Amino acid sequence: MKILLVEDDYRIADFVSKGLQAEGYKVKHASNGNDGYAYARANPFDALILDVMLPGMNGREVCRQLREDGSRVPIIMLTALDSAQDVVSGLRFGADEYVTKPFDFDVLMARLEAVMRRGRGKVSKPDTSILKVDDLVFDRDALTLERRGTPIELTSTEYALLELLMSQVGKVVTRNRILQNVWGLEKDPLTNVVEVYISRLRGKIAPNGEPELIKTIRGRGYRMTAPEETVPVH
Amino acid sequence: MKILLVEDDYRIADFVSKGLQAEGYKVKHASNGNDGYAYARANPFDALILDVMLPGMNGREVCRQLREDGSRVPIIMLTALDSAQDVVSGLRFGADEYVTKPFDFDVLMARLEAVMRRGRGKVSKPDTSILKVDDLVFDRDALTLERRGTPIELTSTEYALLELLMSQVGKVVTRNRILQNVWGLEKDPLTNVVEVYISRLRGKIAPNGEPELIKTIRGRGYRMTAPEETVPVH
DNA sequence: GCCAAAGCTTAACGGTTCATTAACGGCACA
DNA sequence: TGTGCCGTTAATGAACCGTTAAGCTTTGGC
Repeated sequence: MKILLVEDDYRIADFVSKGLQAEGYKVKHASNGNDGYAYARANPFDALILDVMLPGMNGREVCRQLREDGSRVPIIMLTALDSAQDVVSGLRFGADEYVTKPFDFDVLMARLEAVMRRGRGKVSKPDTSILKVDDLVFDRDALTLERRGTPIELTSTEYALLELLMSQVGKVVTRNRILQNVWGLEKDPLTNVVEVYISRLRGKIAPNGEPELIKTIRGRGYRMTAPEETVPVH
Repeated sequence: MKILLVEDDYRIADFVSKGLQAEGYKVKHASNGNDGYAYARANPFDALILDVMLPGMNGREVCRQLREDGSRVPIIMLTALDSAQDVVSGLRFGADEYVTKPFDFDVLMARLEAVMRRGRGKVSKPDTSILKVDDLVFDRDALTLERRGTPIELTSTEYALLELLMSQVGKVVTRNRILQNVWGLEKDPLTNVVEVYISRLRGKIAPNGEPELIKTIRGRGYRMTAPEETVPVH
């Protein structure tokens, strides 16, 4: 699960980041509205935590824009003021929840889980906690994985890698992006970690010679795809 | 995807180039405004990254000129100053986004992807990530290619060549331009690389004797065109 | 129809990238 | 202080892809 945190106060950002990470979330932090918006557009997140007061675009604006772009990602607004005014306008701009500063981390967590669950409840939205590719089923909440009904156990790094690939089905995920998302590295560590983990994953998700789901795109990265996807003829 | 980077600071240029290349982009670098403008006019790019402070024409000027020429290529301006002044004037001259130095590479990437996608969002503009010629469909994001529904696999050089040809449908692409765009060579290597790759491409995109899409223009280069539409007989 | 130039095709080589396996070492837990 | 798990590194081998060259085909001018 990946959360985008848009917050200019570094103490708060740090506090929230650490807390979320301890709960097993991946956190990306942006310190102003413009960056936040750009990130949100360029990468898939499971939820946004959005401060209202921000340099650049403010939180409401970011929220409004994203909704305008058609995004339905769950958004929690952080507002410093408890004024009904703020809350109402926040919701009007498309946020799903609000949390007023100062807040207990617990409260934030509860709201976060609530909006993510709620989002899935809607019929319009598929259950994002379950990722499927071919006959491989990954439940991000339960952290369980199975193929053709038989459970598969992974280590946490393996899960992270698989989640990244599965959340981008059909798209090429570059080596760099993998290093960034799974290992949090900005630079190539000059080792072959990625290959090793891809290899392990492949072995585990195809224990009995099932069709290969992870394709190598030489010089670019990897792509997860269901085999022989029969493309509907238009 | 091809990006034109106009930046006089070689360290920054290098940093950005490498990063973009790692993400699978082709990068052309110009170190002053005049060259940048000339390149942008002469070749098709998917986006421009444009420093404001440049020897020769400055970034704003390049941007303004290009817009005046009718170009709608997405443009990101790099500004050293975070002054609203700079940003505003940048946007006024026709830029789509601005990024203030110093910047995270992530931010730049996010913005870049955002502007390119935004362009497509408009109804007026077709999705540029998908190129179609006849019944050949190329998805530049997913790096997939298919003809009449059957997937075709290419190597990265083949993709680069195909992308160039498809982005110039109906126009003749000279041998020189191919060497420049696909191989990054300014001079003829005195070998027949181009012919070899054209041959391979032809073989792959017409595995079952489908109509020829790549036409040889003797002494000039090649042209990609949809075959003559057979007029239905009534 | 002939010739030269331009383009096409195929095969082989060599370098690079990727896959795989094994071993090491840190950390948690007992 | 051991023990097992897991992430990382290193080494080796395999597959792939770009390049070159050689011979063949097509084209267009005469």
